Amino acid sequence: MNRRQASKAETRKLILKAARKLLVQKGKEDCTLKEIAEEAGASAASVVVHFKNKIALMEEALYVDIEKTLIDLSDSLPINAPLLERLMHIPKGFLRFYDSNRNLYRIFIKNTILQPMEETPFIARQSEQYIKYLSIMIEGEKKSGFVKPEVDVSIAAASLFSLYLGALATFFRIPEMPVEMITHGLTAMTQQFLVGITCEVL
Amino acid sequence: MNRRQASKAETRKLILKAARKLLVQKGKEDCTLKEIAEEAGASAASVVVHFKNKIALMEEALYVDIEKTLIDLSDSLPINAPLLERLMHIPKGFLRFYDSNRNLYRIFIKNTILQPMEETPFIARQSEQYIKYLSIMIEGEKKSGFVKPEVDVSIAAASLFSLYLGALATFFRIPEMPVEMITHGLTAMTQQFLVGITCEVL
DNA sequence: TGTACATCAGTGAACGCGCGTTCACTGATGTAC
DNA sequence: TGTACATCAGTGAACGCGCGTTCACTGATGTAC
Repeated sequence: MNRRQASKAETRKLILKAARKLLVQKGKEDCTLKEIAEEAGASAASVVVHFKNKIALMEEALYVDIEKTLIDLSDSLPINAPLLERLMHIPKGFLRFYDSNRNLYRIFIKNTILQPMEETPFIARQSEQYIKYLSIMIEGEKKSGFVKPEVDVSIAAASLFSLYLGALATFFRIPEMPVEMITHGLTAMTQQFLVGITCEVL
Repeated sequence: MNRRQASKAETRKLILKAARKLLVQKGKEDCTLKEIAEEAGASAASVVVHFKNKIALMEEALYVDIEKTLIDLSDSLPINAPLLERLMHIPKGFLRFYDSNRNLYRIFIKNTILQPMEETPFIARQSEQYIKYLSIMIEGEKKSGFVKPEVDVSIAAASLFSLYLGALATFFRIPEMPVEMITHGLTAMTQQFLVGITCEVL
């Protein structure tokens, strides 16, 4: 890396840092690109040179904390706990995390989770990681005989991810609902998914 | 209703009609409030008097078709088909419907499904209807002995709705994926949810 | 029923604001020889 | 190693655009008496 490239990367980092600070502090609507540039000690034109638009800047600025959350949660997974508890560990942690700044993360998720994938590479990679994580967990349970051998693991992982998305939607749509109530509901849904709702007489 | 109120309602209807036409034609970003006003034969200021903002106008303008879709699908439900087929009838129909203008409805859903509920009363009511619909279906299956009596119906309905949301997210996030592939995946998830993934030896 | 006033939907024009673009320029850094 | 030129990150200022707000106004309709 050149000195030139290094200084470019440095500016970029400063802008991201400033953006993270101001976004968390004031929310997306109440902080302008100009303010972010000022905080970073750069010009507004420079921000636009580095990031396609405000959303892209936001995605990258907030992604750091989100990735950190995922890593922390992966590391703290209670390996010997029952499957349901293990399945709930990450979503529970994320809901708690998003609860720390519910409105900001609502806007963040809203602008990423339904966007075409190539526009939000960071969140795409993260969802993928989480789904892979779920797959591995279920695959493991297959080996220990707790999960039926004929189960399609990728479908099961997608289902669990969907249940999490559903809980997330409720979480953001009803801002006054306590996070514990959401995780409680998600636990119930996950439990139902594990055992199924129909009688054996299929 | 007064003549005054009637004419107000008429203007409102004209604006909604114009908005629907232009939104479907050009998408949200490519049509301005001014254009919509012009098409409706009203002034831009008048649009703002009637609707809080562009999103609110969009919600109401597009809602008509969505409600119609739900009603049509409810009416055409194959009553005697197996549960899985009945459960898939409405989501399948909606995915097909959204596929007719994938980008427009992506933006529409993005701006409603994670918004605080009171800001999107129309879509809120519609989700509620669909969930109630699911509840009734499951409750019925309980009576006919196909669904376990101990199942919490509202949790099951929320789960099925979540699976649909998950499919919807994939549908919008991967614009090139054909709608049949999405419904196929959703069917697999729903099927798994019905039977469960764990062995009986709980 | 008529009059005099109040109400209110809609208008048109101006404005503020933030995002994003453009452009000519500076000055530091990199490169070819 | 030195020189002469090319490259490029960043600047500052101006601009276009669309959303949303504001305001004084018009003219039709409603209401009180």
